[in-house]
Amino acid sequence: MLARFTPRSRRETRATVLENLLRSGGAFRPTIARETNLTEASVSRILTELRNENLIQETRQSAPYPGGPTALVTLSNNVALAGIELSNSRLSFGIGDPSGALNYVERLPASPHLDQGEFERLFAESVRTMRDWSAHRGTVIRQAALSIPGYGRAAGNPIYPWDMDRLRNFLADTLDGVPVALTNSVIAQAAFHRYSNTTKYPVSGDHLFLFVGHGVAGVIVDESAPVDAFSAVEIGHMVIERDGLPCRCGHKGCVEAYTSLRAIAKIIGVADSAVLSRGDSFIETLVLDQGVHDTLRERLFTLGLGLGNALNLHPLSSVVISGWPSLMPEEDRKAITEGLNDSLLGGFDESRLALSFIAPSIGNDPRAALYYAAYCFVRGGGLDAKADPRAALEEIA
Amino acid sequence: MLARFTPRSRRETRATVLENLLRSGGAFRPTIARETNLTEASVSRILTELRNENLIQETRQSAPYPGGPTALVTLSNNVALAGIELSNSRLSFGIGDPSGALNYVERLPASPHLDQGEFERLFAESVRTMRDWSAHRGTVIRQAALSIPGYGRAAGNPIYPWDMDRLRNFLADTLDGVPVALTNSVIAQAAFHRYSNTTKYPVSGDHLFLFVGHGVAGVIVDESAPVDAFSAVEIGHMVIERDGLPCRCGHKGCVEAYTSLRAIAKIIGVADSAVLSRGDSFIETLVLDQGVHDTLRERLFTLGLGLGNALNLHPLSSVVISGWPSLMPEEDRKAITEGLNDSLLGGFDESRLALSFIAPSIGNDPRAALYYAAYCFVRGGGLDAKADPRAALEEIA
DNA sequence: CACACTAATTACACAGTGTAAATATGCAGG
DNA sequence: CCTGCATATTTACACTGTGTAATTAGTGTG
Repeated sequence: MLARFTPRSRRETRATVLENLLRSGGAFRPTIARETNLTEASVSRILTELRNENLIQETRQSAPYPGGPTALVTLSNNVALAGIELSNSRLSFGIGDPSGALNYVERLPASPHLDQGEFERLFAESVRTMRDWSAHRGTVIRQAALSIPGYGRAAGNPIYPWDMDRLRNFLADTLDGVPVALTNSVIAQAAFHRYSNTTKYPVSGDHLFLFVGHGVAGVIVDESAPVDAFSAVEIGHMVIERDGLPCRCGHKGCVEAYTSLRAIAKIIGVADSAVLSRGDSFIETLVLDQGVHDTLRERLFTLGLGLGNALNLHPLSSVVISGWPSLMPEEDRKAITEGLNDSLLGGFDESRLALSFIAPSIGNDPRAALYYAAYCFVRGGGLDAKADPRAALEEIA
Repeated sequence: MLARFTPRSRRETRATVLENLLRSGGAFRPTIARETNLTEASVSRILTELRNENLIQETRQSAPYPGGPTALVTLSNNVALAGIELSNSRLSFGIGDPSGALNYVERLPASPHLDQGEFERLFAESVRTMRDWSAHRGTVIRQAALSIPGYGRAAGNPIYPWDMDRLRNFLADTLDGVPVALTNSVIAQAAFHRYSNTTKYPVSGDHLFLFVGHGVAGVIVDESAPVDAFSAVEIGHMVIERDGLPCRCGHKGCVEAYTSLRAIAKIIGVADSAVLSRGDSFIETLVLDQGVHDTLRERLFTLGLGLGNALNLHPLSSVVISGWPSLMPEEDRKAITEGLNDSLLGGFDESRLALSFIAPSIGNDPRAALYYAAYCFVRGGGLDAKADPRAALEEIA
């Protein structure tokens, strides 16, 4: 972040500035220049351009120090974005803006066994309603994003075994004209935590965002790139115990088989959905017998073991964990570090690895997809998707 | 590889062209332009520049087709490079050129328990001799590289637990003026296989180079970048069996504990070094009883299991394996795919994952380090290391 | 109200590229 | 040996995007 990256395409520079604004939620020019490694001159040029396109707003603020800056730059909330989330239990649609505000929401129940045809019917109808709503208000949706659990795996999606080309074509047709990004739910989650200002994000710099829910998935957040990059990493199906518990993927001994919400729910004896919906205190509200408690710790240990293996392959110095483990008492979470200690090369060392926990977000759908849409919009420099062929190359699986 | 990357720094463009030449071992201009995504005009400008600096040579060749190109461009063998390799058994020094030719070699026995002081003594003396040799001939070493097993781990090097800052300073002092790159032996191995023209490298495109020797290490070769990037990946210490065999790292059940040369040598009942030195037919020359044979297959299965886990985390569609498994009969190597089938999400599928084997190189030291030096020289655009501050950012761990 | 201090804009020079026109080169056929 | 074809190679020019530094603008303090 020290050196100056001299000539880039305008799109890239715009993306850098826009992304900085998305992340900060609003900033003064000198700060932008510092964080993006651009000169104030460049920032000025870019902002002028963006202002003319109504992508940013400047609100007067009294200067924070003598001679200080006077206008706070924020992303314009005139930019309409659509977020759509498919989860195990529902399909949600929302329209909002880069600040994360949701101005329109529709949520439909959806079966976890939704087939592609049913999905298309549900989707098409809701999109019609959604677009009517936006047409009425005269807003043009600049970017849409759809998040789907398990999306993007090379081997195909084991949860929704759909034809992805058909899906992409369907989306392009249905949302005609509106650029759509398809992504994995975990990536959307990561974007949510990273860009929503409600939660203070506990780290900066490259890190792993680990989400333990129905699946166990990681997202590597690469902040050294000019624009943040999120890439999904398959952790849940790492085989950690030969001939271990059977997993829904068909293998045995996967991390997911031990630590997924489903596995945990079974141990505690409640329904999957109940675990998270009880919020912070799901554990406290249960009268746990010692056996259950020990088993949960054991599962956290397993998670740590898998995480350590993952970190051996992807050396990163900080990890943010979200999902049910974040709801566990701190004392129990230590089992994760014990597991880490047994697999991370050199053992667990607090000074080399920062672990933090962040509460999972419940009932916020489709905010995660909305933030992901904002990220995509910003990543493209706020320009039309097709304008630069390079964009295609940067697409993240 | 389709889009054109517009403005880059001159250094980067030079690096791209030079690296292309290193990889191809010589090419015609139209080919270079195509492969580097540069216009012929740019290639022409860059080559003119490089020719003036004596970094490349053009040899007349009859055109391969009417009106075809007439000059084959190669890296100049006037560029002197030094490769230095530290291995379990010896320390070798060499001077050569980008074609891989070694003009000077010195090899000294070295203990696997070499301490840092002893290393420095040995090193300093040999470097003196080496530099005398080059001074006599009036050659100036443009880039040196030193490869060390286990180098670059965040947790420190378990094999040579040295002070790395001290080592870096020592090298800078001893080789004063000559830029030195320090790297892991596996990365040097990967560079060797990739750039030496003797072996036909079996893949193109991003892939994993897996080396199974004293350790089990992977190198991700990223060819989508303008200049190839090699990054080491720790596979050997993935815990694959809870409470499994003890590993030298202190943990239990690491892949290395099952599949390293040491582990295999013990099973077969020969010395570590004997396994590889017998070359291609080390297995055939042994009268294996069924038990030994089964155990070896079992170990290959374990390797496959670990590799599958690694590929879940780093999705890549081809893997090149080198080391003792490459010497095994094809029939036995299938155990690797069986292991892969049990851990790779979606199972092993020939159409999604290409596995290839490449014989380990024996007694070639310090050629691997020499190729790595060539890579570093080329990566820097053939310019002095300090000229562009950005180079520091691109340093690979 | 002037001053001190920093922000924001803008003119200019520079690096690096692609396009396209101009020039060079080799081969085949007479 | 010469001609013409087919492509390679070089070069002039225009364009993009940047940093530097000079200029202009804005704010709080005494």
